[in-house]
Amino acid sequence: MARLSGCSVATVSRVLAGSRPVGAETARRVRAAVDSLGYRPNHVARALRSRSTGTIGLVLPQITNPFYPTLVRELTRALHTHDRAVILADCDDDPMTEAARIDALLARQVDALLVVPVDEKRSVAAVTAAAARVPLVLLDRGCGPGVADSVVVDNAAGIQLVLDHLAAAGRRRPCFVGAAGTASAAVERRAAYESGVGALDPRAPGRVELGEFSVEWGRAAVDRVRAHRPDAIVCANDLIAIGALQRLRQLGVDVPGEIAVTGFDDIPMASLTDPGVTTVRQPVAELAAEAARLLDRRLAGEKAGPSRTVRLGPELIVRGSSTTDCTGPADAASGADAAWDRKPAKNPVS
Amino acid sequence: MARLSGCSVATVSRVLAGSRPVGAETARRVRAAVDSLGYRPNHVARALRSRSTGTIGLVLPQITNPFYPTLVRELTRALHTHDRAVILADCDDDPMTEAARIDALLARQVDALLVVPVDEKRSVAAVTAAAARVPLVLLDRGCGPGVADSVVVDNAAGIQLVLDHLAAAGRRRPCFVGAAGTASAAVERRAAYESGVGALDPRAPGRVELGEFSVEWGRAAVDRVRAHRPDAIVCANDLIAIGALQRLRQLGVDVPGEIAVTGFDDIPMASLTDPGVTTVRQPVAELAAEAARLLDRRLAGEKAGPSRTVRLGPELIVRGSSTTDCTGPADAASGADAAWDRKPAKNPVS
DNA sequence: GTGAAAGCGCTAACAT
DNA sequence: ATGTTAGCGCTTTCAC
Repeated sequence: MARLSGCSVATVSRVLAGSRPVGAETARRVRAAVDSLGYRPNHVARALRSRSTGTIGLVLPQITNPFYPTLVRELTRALHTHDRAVILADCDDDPMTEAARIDALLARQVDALLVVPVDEKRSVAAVTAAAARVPLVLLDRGCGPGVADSVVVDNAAGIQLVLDHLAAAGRRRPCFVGAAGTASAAVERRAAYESGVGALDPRAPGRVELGEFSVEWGRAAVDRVRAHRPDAIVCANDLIAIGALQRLRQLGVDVPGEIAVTGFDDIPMASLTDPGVTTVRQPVAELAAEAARLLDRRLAGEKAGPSRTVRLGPELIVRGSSTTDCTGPADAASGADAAWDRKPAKNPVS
Repeated sequence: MARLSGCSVATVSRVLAGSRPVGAETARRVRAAVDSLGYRPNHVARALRSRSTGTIGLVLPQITNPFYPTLVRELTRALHTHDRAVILADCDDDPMTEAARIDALLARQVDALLVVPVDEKRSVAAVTAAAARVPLVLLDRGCGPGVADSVVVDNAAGIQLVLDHLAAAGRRRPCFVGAAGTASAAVERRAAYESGVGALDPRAPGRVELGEFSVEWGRAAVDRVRAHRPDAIVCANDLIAIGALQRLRQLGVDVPGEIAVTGFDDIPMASLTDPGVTTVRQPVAELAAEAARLLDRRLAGEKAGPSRTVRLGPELIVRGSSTTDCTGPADAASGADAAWDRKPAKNPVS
């Protein structure tokens, strides 16, 4: 390789890595040699020497949660432009597994970690330990204050958007169906409901049912909240909302006439139900882009420094489940297009 | 490390890798030293020396297609038990991008490649080239004969299950809504419909509309096929079926009374619509397990040998979109549980 | 059964 | 601007 181009291996390395200035003519000869021999530099050897593998570990609670595929796509896209590869780890929603996966990734010398923590509390130990070894960015969910850089959506603002919308639509007896546990989305969304809904109805903060982030719980929760005779069900995410919608239809309850239903996340499915789910869209592309930016800063040498938190503003997507202004399949139709191939929107808040 | 255990680095290596017999007492001392120093072997150095990174490249057409997340979960789970990591690459459904991603993975010295090819024809070149460098297993979609090991679902058998079901339910004027292009699922499912439906109605093979694998096309296709006055719409996948269901509801057509609708894949969403979509479930867990097995065989040294194809048998999932026997939300409910956290079923065919 | 030593393929110092 | 040299952390001959 070096022989064919008539120079030293070091020069070849410099041409390929662009790490130092190289003579124009020499560079040309090297590149010619590279092409003619079909030479492929060995990433592993490079990684060993330069102590950087160019790989990022992505740790997700559960890839089957419909919110993550889009995030994964955006993240891989963003990281790929910097020639980084993504090793994916699924945690099966279990903090133990999460700790094991993080460990395995560190053993593989990933340059950095992108973690959507399973649980706000039970993930702290593993995340903190990992953050001490490599740059680590928390994504979408928090994990205690100051543990690491993080980029999250403003859950409180999202719930407030929903409450304002319901108020404007004349709803007066809302209730909340959320998730128990200490995942940050569960906690923040519930807290935001409780503190914001008082303006609508002083009794509303008490009308809260907690289960899990699933369609099944959404169905079950409907039977629990009906005792409150609500005219709106604010759900902590879209899966719950979809379950609620199913059960309400089964009971013959008119949505949105009798009861409005709202979700959170804007997963693709949310636009495909009938009526479509009014929901809070997380700016997934921005989430990914910000995470990539934070990572780059840390990888570019800014090792120390206090941890940064970027909080992105959500967007309300109004569909048929909360208003007759746009109910019916026609809306479901146009909504679906947007959700299936969504273009980035600009709305960072901080 | 070697010093603390009072032996040489070679011995330490042998204990950790178990590559050669080592004295019992020595081994004990080494392990004690490992624990006390919290020593973590460096995968990169190991990979450089042993020419095996323990990473597998997983190349997907589009992670946002709701069929893949489950596959990814099962695959990472299966591979993790052999201590392999998965580098994920998304191709944005584009053969060029696919070729680039495959190249990048090879440059990173992945031990093997798992590829769900974007296109049966336009992916052949990149896949063939890659298969010459590392073990490669094609997954879920074919890519020309003899190119590489592959594990696929029997699309023809799946469509036949649907046709038999429709025949038994008394449907006599079926039509087909499929996808154009040369993706193997598109081609095989259409061919199976055309060759199998003749028994039901000699005219039926001609009632075929081709678009793409999307909800939007499902909606549009309904308007095209209504001219045929069908009593059943066989869709090439669930997204199309969901779109068809939406449009039919919008038009006020009774499903399944007037028209039955069927899908393919059994994505989670298929059980959440109302009525639920009768569909053909792909045995995702088996797909993943078989792929992992084929990979292991090749990685275990069986480099040569003819390429193997494993064809798995699909399963018909009957829901409300094709029969009144189980229509309504009650069924949607039980169906949903199964789809969201599905246990492996045993049904390999070949 | 164990140790010494030679690299895997590359890049970072240092020298020129 | 380029060449020389050392060595990243491990595994693996080859001796003993």
